[in-house]
Amino acid sequence: MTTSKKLSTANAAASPAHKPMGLAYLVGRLDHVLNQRLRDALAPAGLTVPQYTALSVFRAHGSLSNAQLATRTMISPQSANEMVKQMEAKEWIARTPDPAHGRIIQISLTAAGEAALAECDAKVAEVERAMFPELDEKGRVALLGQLRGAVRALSVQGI
Amino acid sequence: MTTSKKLSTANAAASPAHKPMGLAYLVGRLDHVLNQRLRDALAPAGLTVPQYTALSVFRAHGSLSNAQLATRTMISPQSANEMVKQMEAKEWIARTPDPAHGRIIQISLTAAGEAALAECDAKVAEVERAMFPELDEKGRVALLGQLRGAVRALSVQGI
DNA sequence: CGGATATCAGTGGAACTGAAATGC
DNA sequence: CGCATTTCAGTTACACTGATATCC
Repeated sequence: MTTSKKLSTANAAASPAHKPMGLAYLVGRLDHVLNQRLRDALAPAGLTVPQYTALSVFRAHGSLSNAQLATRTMISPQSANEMVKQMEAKEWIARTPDPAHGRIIQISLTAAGEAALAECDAKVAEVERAMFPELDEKGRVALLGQLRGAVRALSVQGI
Repeated sequence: MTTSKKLSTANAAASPAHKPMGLAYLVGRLDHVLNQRLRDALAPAGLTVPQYTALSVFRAHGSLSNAQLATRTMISPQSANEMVKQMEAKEWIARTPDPAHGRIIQISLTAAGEAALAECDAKVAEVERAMFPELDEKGRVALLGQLRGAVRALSVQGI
């Protein structure tokens, strides 16, 4: 319950025409609004947006070490570790030492973690529907592909 | 020069198939990577990403008060004010008291601000091209429209 | 030793809420 | 007075870098 404010489009009528703003600008803008919505949607379940993201990664990839999580989410190992500590405290993930390597600790979802994630999925899906109200399944898949391609393009080629 | 790190896709080959992740997830992910790129692209010019965003808003809308800037960018007036102070210190914007209202202070781009913005536009455009390497003009416009619609949808209907 | 991993510690940018002063 | 605007002050969430210990 952090962001449900007024923020009305009061004087939107004063500037009818769309000003030409770039893709980068719009993606940032969309993320900003989306984050506010997701925070509000996830707060009742006790998750933050980065936590939801990390849990989603574990669900998609199974067991990962902290270092792997860091490279997957493209944040520093220290930042990843901090999130891991939070999520372990909530018992959404379990850390088990790798049998083949004494230093590596494998991390994976617990049943409680999967349940929390499933609970949030519905709320997130609701936000997504609000986000693209007129998008049919075909367009949705196309947009997904474009976004995925963009993430890949930016992740890979710049070192 | 904050984020030019390794972050290689070392073990990407290990998981060939795309796991089904939602639109919200991907938008957040894209923004994360995009922000890193933009930060690196903008740093040489001395701008941060939020500053570039705010300057873009001023260019698109002309003169605005701090309160108007806050509602436009959907952040709190206090947060907006802090950014304004930074940008005034750099002389990218000028604050002139509103002649018709003693409390309101109108803010607008200076020539230096426009120059800084123009200098960054090229770099941002470069990141955008890297982001959507295979997107033609038609697809680009369509995507722009979708993103703009999404921002509107999330901004308006949730109050 | 060198490289990868985990983790303790400190730092910083960018948002937030609270509270106060000012002007219509 | 009520309401909007600005702005001072403190706080928080989330990332970062640096440094250190451990394991292969």
